[in-house]
Amino acid sequence: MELCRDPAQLRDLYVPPPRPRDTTEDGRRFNFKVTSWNVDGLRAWVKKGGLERVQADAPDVLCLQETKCGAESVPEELRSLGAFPHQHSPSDQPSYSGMGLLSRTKPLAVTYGMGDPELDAEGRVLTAEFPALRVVCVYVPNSGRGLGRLSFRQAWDERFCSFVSQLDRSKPVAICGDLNVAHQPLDLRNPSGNKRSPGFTWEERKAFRELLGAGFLDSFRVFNPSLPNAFTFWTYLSGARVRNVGWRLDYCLWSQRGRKDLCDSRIEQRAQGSDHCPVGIYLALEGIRT
Amino acid sequence: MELCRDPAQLRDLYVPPPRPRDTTEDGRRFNFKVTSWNVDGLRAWVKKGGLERVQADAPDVLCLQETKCGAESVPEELRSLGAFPHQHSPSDQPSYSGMGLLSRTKPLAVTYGMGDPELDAEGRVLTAEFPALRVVCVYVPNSGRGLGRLSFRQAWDERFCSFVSQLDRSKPVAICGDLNVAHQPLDLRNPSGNKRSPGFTWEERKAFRELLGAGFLDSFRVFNPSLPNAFTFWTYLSGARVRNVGWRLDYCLWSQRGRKDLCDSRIEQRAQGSDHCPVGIYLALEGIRT
DNA sequence: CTTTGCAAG
DNA sequence: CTTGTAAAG
Repeated sequence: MELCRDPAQLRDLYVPPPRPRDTTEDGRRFNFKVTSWNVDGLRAWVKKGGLERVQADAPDVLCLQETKCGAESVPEELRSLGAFPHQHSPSDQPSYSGMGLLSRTKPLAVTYGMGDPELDAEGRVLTAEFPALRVVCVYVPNSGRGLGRLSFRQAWDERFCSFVSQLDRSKPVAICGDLNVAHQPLDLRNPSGNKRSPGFTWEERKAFRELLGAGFLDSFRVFNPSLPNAFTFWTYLSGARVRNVGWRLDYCLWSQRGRKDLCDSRIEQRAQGSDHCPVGIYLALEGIRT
Repeated sequence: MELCRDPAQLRDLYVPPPRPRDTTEDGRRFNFKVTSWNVDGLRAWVKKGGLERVQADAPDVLCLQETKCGAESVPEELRSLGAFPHQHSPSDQPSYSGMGLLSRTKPLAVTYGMGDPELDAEGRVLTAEFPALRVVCVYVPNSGRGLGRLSFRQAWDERFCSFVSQLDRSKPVAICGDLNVAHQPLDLRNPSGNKRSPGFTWEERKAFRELLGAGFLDSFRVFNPSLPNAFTFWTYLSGARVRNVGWRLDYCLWSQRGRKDLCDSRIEQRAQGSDHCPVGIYLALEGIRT
């Protein structure tokens, strides 16, 4: 086996914190793990072995975004898992956007969208309720080339903030998915060159800030407040991933009211199979049998 | 190396005549070879090594059909051959149809189409004139699903017959290309099931018969009048090629007036890289320096 | 660069 | 089944 010849190539690769946390501050071990992955096409992702990776990881809830397929074309490998799959895809264009959620235990309830037919047409929000929390699987709309969809995005962001704020009143919420925004300059390789790029406009960053302000924690930053190069997305163009020229677009937000139950938040940069990598949140919840 | 386990699979594979002919009946050795190949996408064909095969074969004229690319996207490997390339592609839709012709010596003249703007819009006829003959590279229009283009095809066939008849008055003509018709039941695996399939309707077969009647020889049948399974096309669907479930759609027709100069006509079923295989005609012409 | 669907064969 | 494309990211 050959060592990397160019140390510069490795210079900025994110190295996860040496000791992943297993427990809360008061010493309770995690008993609920949510993994989120933008798969960039479910069928291609399964072919590339993404599912095996996820099965080895065995989360309690798995949130998938950009499935790009309707229920009828979900690969057999996923169907045969015998889990409780729930899908949300645009009815007119099932190969665009779309998401899926699997869970080890059957949710108490599953809801689709945010209650606004216009904003819900693209399969971007899926909420599963469990005894101790709700999980919101989300794929925030991209602002598009030339920011052609920025105004739609802004309307969407605002509605989403109200939606999850409402949920948070009754139970803690884990918002897991591709939020399609890099919050801070620290969250992308080239902040100065992307001030008007989709995903780093002040409009999108402000909406994210407001979402946090509504009572949610950016769980990864709770544990790694200033860790650079912790990206979750790399464009396929010009070999961005091997150079770690990326963006942190995927998040697990967690209700501030549940802060004491938060054990860890991780970014799994090694996982291949998509232009995004998975992110995960580790919780120690009351009344979960392990 | 393992022998084929299933002899039934090989049962109907075409085996070329044991001794390819090098000379005319009166003993003159061939000095002019034309190869024709429907490449089903020039760029993919080059990637799959089709060009190497052709270079090893070194024809005097190479006719390619279904190049599916405009002049600007011809692969560098072909450009750098330094030959005399001529192309004919639809201007509005260069990824459809299209053809190219390369020759070892520069043609006296090259013409595009048949002189009818409506029938010539798709890049289906390219004529190169040489001292001793003309070579017509042709890609006859497919009659389409549900025979939706059969009437266009019939108009096209009729015009093409007049066009080549006219050429034949002044010099012998080699009509090389994908004629998109299986002439006789012998020329496809399943004639009974394809009576109304594009490529074996009576309308298309009649037009082919009329083309021969206008003074052209089906050169392959001159030497192999009743050889079965001599196919040049196999659909990519359901592994048709390994079972040799194919059609003879590619031909080298040759002016009856040049009969004495005809040495051989071959179908190269081994050549990979397209759903068609190449066909070639071998001529012994006056005044060709070798 | 890669996914998806599409038209065409 | 494979080619090419376009839209989307």
